[in-house]
Amino acid sequence: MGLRERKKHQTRLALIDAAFDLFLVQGYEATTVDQIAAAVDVSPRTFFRYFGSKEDLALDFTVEYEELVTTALAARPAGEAPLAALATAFREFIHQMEANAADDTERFLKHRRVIDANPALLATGFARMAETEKKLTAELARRQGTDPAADPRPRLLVALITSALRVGFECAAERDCQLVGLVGNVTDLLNLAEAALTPGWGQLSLGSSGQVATKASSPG
Amino acid sequence: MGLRERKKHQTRLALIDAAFDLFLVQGYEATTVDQIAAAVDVSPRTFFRYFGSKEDLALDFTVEYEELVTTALAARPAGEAPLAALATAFREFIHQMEANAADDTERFLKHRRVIDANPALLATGFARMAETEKKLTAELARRQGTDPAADPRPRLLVALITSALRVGFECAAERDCQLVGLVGNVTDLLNLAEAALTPGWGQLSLGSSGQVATKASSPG
DNA sequence: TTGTCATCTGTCATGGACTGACATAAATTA
DNA sequence: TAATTTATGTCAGTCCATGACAGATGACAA
Repeated sequence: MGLRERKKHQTRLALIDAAFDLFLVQGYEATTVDQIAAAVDVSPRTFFRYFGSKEDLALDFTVEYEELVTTALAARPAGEAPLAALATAFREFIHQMEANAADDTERFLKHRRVIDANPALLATGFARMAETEKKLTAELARRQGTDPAADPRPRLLVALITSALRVGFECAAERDCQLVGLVGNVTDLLNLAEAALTPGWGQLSLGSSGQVATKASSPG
Repeated sequence: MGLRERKKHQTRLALIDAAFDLFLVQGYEATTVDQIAAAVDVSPRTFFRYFGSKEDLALDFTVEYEELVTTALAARPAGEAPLAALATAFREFIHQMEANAADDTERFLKHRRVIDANPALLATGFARMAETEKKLTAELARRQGTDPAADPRPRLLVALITSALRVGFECAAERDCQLVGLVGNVTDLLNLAEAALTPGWGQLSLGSSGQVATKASSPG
């Protein structure tokens, strides 16, 4: 890696660290891009060459984790039931997150605390998850050989499990957890959701209209 | 109602209609507040006296519906199981939405189309649902006599059902539904989620730590 | 080492979403 | 009609974000 690339990487990290330090002291909203740039002795215009927006910086570290889930699901054996495969994939994701975070626990928790403290940030974070959800849905549909546009079940399953995860993060945030507590809470909620769904999910069937079997319904 | 109040109401509606007409033609992002204000012959500053933000205007009509859910849940008989009560409350919400929308179907669908076309808008919409989710969670916890801070089950249940609704709206948006199709899709997904949860949900129990029973876990 | 090239950065100008302050115009009420 | 309340317009300013251009700096070959 050349000097140029090293410098860029350095500036990037410096911006992130300076930003989160300011976020923790002043709050996310109250911190301006100018302040962050000034703290790193860089022009505000340069800030936007490293990050598309202030939100991008704040949510930067969540991106890598989302990719982990899709690869984890793809690695599950073909015969595994959808719910089991998805739940396992998410558990692996959690383990990966734990392992990565352990490298620099302080920074990880700092980031989580900032995000958890800002509903708007939290919301955008899960909104960006939509892309990942689509990939997971496509993978589940592929495994079952169904059309993801016609069969809402894979999509629903992904949405349900994802929301369980979300609740896990929320609970952990409320309880002001350390890394262990965070992982515990998220895992627990995932297990809870899986336990609730396991008895019913396997029997779910669709009507001929491509909608739910439990009720004759509009073709949409 | 005095002249003053009538005028305000009129201006408010005019802003909404002008805005959505512009949104449909130019897109939400490409439409500026100045354009909306100009279309109604009002200063841009006045726009912000009617709506806190451009997003507020775009999501305005969703607010009234969210209130319906909480009142619908509160009206369910005390003995009803949590899942059944919540599902029924949401079904009543859907019926109410259908009835209200029937008054002015065109405007309703216009609004939905704009929101569905903008991921950011859609995300913010469901993010704002968080407030409603809290109320629903509190009501479910009250019914069960549990502490919402310690027992994550009501919260999880609300999150699961809400996400089913979200998927229903998404499916309807993709299929470019009319009002009937929209209601059908959302109802179907709600039924599907209820069917998936009914067998397992009643048996869900918690461990002594306030976490999930299926696994000994961290106190958080 | 030197000169060329690609790329990073700062500066400047601009636009769009908001907000506070203040004056004016309009409706309400007495 | 006079006094009061309230809505609106104007103005100035902040913050986020982006395009354009020029200068600085690292990469690389001769």
